[in-house]
Amino acid sequence: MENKPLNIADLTIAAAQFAALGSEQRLAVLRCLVRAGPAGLSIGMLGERTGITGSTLTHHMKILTSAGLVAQQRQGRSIICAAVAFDDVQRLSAFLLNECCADAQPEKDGGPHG
Amino acid sequence: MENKPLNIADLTIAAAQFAALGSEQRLAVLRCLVRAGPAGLSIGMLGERTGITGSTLTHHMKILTSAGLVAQQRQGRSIICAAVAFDDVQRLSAFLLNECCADAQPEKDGGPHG
DNA sequence: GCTTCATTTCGACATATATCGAAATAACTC
DNA sequence: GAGTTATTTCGATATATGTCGAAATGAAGC
Repeated sequence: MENKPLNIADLTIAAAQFAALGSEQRLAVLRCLVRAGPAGLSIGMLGERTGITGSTLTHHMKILTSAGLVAQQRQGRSIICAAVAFDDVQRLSAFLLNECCADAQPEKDGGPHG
Repeated sequence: MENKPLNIADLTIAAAQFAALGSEQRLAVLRCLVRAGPAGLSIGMLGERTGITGSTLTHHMKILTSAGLVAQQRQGRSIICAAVAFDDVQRLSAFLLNECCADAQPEKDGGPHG
């Protein structure tokens, strides 16, 4: 596996994405969206399904969208949210495996640098 | 497909683990530990490499260990920390892929998404 | 333009997290 | 047991997050 340098920007983005996932409610929201598929769900529906109040939901959605995990799109009076860009998620998943499981595969890392 | 119910406990654990990863500093710590391999690093060394103060580091380590991402073990006067149980991390990674990419695998609906 | 519906912003508050330095604990050496 | 080293706990403080309800905004319909 390539030993990519992983700069500060990467760390910042990864941290933000993990942080966005670090909430039961947001995880529940994301789960609803994933199950809803590409059609997505409106904020209102999301609120009904998760029991989260409107303003609180808006707050969480901001975090999820700014982390790039969810996309929003106006459709009439509603805002439709959908789980997004699996590229990002897969990258995040790969990050986990690379960063946390590097040891699972024999690595020829010489020493501390970076 | 395996449409497992994903109970509250799972969500709670996953959220805690993601939250533990949701910090640049903790990510940096984890990275050090991964690179250090099974031998791990002491708290002191970790502090030197990351520039994080002792007490702050202790704080972060508590979060990482309680999330099950890092294990600590006394060795003489030092506490040796090591990235842990790749099972957990792989499970977390799988969680990401399952929960966030359920739509990515063309099952039978074949719906396009942007 | 007023009304209705859907969402966001605002103001407020409670709780959680991050951070530090100093003091306390634990382990080893003598 | 005193001294040294490594880590944790404690107390303090700053910032961030989660939460709510009410008011404001945006969109559609009359």
